[in-house]
Amino acid sequence: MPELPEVETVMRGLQSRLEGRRIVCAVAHRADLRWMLPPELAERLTGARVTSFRRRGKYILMRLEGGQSVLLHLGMSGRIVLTPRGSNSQAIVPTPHEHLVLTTDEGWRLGFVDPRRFGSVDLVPTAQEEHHKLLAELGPEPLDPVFTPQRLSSALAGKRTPIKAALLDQKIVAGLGNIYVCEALFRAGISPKRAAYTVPGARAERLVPAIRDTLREAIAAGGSSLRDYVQPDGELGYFQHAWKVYGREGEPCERCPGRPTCAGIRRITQSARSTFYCARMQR
DNA sequence: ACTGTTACCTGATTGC
DNA sequence: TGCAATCAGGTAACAG
Repeated sequence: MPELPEVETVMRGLQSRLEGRRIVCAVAHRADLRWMLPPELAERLTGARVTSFRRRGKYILMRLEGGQSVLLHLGMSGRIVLTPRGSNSQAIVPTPHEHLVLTTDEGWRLGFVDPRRFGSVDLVPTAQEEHHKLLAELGPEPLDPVFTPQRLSSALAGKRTPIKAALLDQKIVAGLGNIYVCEALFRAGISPKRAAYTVPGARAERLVPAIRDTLREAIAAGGSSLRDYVQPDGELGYFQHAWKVYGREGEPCERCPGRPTCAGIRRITQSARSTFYCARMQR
């Protein structure tokens, strides 16, 4: 479930292997992902030198020499698999669900693997990155100083929807998904059911640092638990993390005073997604 | 304009 | 053991 911290970690891994390198070969094996791959994708990538990377929300942007950028979204099940030179998996034959394969001038093979095909890849002129349809309406980066309690408050003003749903809305803040919204609300002591318009003020003052700290800790965990951001199996950027509430239905929450008396973490359904929270600590 | 629901997709898990 | 039903959720399309 790649959310901002996982995407950030994947991006750093790509950076370590691709920045400054030339793509000597690019092959697209299937084009019908969440959005159709541009037909000229492989042709544009082949021979191009990679100049830099950046992340915007859950999107990765890979800039190429010559003014084009590759826009990558991992969707639900997307991952990058790195294989070093000399491995027998350098064969042209793709592994299952490997939709795009790049080979660098240093011999690394980078596979974009996405069984559920909710992810996608697009091309955009570097100068127009921010105007790409998928990026144009994204809200602020939660780790950027512009994401202040005041800014969040004005985005939530008048919204009748639950705060859980509002934080999943990428137009309000970019990069949060189901897991980190649950975790940040727990940290801020705010009920996921609370109407968004009641959050501005003191609660937003708690929520903004809660979101930031949750994301920063997850990025740090990913970076430190992954040597060079690459796991032994070659997979980039995924790591287990000790969630406080997500996936812990029935367990006592760690913050309840006298934990044994905690009623336990509840699981409810909001907008067809699971929400985990502690009803005593989150109001 | 805003809010809530459903579809897309397939591997893993659960139930009988 | 096997097969079907259910679940997972990021995003867009849709309904009201």
